[in-house]
Amino acid sequence: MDITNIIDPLNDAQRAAVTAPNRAVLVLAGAGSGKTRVLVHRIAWQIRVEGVSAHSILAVTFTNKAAREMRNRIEDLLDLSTQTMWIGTFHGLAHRLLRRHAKQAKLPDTFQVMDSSDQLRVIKRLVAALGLDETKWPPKQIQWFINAQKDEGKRARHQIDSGDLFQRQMLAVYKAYEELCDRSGLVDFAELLLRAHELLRDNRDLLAFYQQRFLQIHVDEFQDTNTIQYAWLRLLTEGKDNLFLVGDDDQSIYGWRGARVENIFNFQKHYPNHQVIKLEQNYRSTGNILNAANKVISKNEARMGKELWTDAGKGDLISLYAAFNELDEAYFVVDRIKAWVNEGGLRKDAAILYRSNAQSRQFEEKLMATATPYRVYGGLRFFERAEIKNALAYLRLMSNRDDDASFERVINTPTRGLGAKAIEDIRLIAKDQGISLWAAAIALLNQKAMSPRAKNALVGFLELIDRLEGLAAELELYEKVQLVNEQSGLIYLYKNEKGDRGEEKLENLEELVNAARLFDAEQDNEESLSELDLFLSHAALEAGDMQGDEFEDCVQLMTLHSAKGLEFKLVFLVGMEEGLFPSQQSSDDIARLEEERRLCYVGMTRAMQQLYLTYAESRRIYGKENYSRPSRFLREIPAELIQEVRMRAHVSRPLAAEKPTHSIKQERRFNLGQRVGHAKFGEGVVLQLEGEGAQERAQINFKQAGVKWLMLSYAHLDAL
DNA sequence: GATTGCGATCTTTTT
DNA sequence: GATCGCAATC
Repeated sequence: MDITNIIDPLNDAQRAAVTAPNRAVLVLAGAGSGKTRVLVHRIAWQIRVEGVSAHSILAVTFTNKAAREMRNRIEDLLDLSTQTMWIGTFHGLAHRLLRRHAKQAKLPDTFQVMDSSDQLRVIKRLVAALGLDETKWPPKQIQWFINAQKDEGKRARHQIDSGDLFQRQMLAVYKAYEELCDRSGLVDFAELLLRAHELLRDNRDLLAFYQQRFLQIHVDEFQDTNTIQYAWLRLLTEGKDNLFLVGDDDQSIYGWRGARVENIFNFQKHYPNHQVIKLEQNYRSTGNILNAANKVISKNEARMGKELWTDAGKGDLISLYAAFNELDEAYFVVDRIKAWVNEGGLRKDAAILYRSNAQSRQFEEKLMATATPYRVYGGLRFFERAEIKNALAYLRLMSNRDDDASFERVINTPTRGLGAKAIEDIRLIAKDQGISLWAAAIALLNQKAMSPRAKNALVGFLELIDRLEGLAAELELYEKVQLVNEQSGLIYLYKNEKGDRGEEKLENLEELVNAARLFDAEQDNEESLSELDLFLSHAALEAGDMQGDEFEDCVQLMTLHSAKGLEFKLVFLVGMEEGLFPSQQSSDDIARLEEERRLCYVGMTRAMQQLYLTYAESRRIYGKENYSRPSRFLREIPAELIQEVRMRAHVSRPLAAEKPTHSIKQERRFNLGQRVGHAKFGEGVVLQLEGEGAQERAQINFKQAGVKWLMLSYAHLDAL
């Protein structure tokens, strides 16, 4: 058998991991050391050499993207379909288990997955129903509490009453929340994991079945697992040693959302027969970048200890730029990107990494002003958009009338005359009788004299859902979506929305039909579930990766967190100031500070060739001028690895840099009240002017298109 | 039922 | 500073 393609591309440490004897293995894989490769080749090794059936492979990742990549790479390497392997996210696999064994998991067949914004809405409503003051009991905090409990495997009933008023109240909401979810057939993300764990724990026969099926279990990014995820892995590997874990304690940056690096240590206790293999050769960055990153991370106390090295040479020094303020910082970065591009670099090889999303704006403005294409990661994704969630809510109701979250969402969207009063009445009945809102609405119609108007509206709504279900029965999935879009009145609603937001929403609804058309139920459908239910779960579990412009040559802007796992030739780590990075909230707690430091380490190790660090002496934060000291992380980098940059012609004083030499008034091409023409929007009148030079913007009241702000450097306006 | 205005809030994010 | 959610208003 030819296994050269599995073994040959590996270095010694990688090969040791891939070919390790069949027992528990922990691979500590430094940044850029080829951890995905090891995982993929390990699976290939097991199949080709150990004779493990593909059917017996389980591989868990944290993101859908990582799962997809793993599938693709295994298929490429082995020329073998991964169809029969269980490869997915913890949540995706848990979902699959629950679908297969809904009964035993005590869930209705049509249960649906709530995303976090659904969850927050439900909690908000609950807080109101319980008569709690939202300012005293912030729903966000309650949501956080509930999820934290679930991540630790705790139900409301497991808690002992400590007499603490705060805790008692939190538990009361938790309990009410559990009841509502059970009644509605709704499952949040944390619940997927918790329930999947309980399912296996409480059904020994089922557990035995899966223990026998999954002969090899692989986990990516193990340092990010939380308590319940690890417990789930332990159940599946009970009495066996068939775990292959890959992770990096130095890249644990999700402690704040429940990830437990300690799982790495616990693993070593729980699987005494294990083997640890370190991957320390880095194939990504230059020697200087690695040395600097090593030095920074070495300041952390809590770590296993690892030192990256490369045989690729030292490369350039790390550049440090002290900006006058945040505008100057942006100016500098964009200037450097321009130079990079002029020298033949690609924009998409350049990334601007920041600690918090709010920092992206200056960079966006400067990039826009220089007409440099860019792409910002983060923000709303496709399936999270309001119009999409509305359409999905109709579909969910069609599948499951008891889905209260969806019921509430669309009972009056589009408005059909069912206001706060009617909804309040329905809620009251639901609460009294412990039934779903749908059932309560029917009860309300039967028992109480309502105003004829409200009654009509309510009957209309209930009948609409029933009718939609009937009409959809024989249709293809995408036709069902189309049907809902039209008959629900959503299309009509957005068509009449003023401004250009409505048009975008219509396009998104259209895109949803398209997504349904392309949806491939095959891959998930070992279970004989309705295609609609699968599509709806898919929408919740995979909120949709970013927009389609992925292949365009754009400068990449993202937070340090979202940069994990990526690499760029040219990296700017911006906003290196005390209070920002490390963030203020982390600076008084050593554990959190160390997590910030790991974040810094992650950021630095994204860079392949050139790394720029910048900070601003003054920065506007929340509208107020702040003067901060440079980040302590900068001092942790040996001085000999850093070169300080001064801008040449450009003086860092913003007044000199920003203002053109000529007066603003003379430059104005348009005046207030002037009539102008636009190729797309037609004729309009200038209402306001602001900014200057490339940034000049005008607010224009168009006869047809309404009031808009336009960048004059982009919009070609004609004076009329 | 839509529009306006006011105050509170303001890491990080995937599922 | 900007957004968002909620309440008062037309």
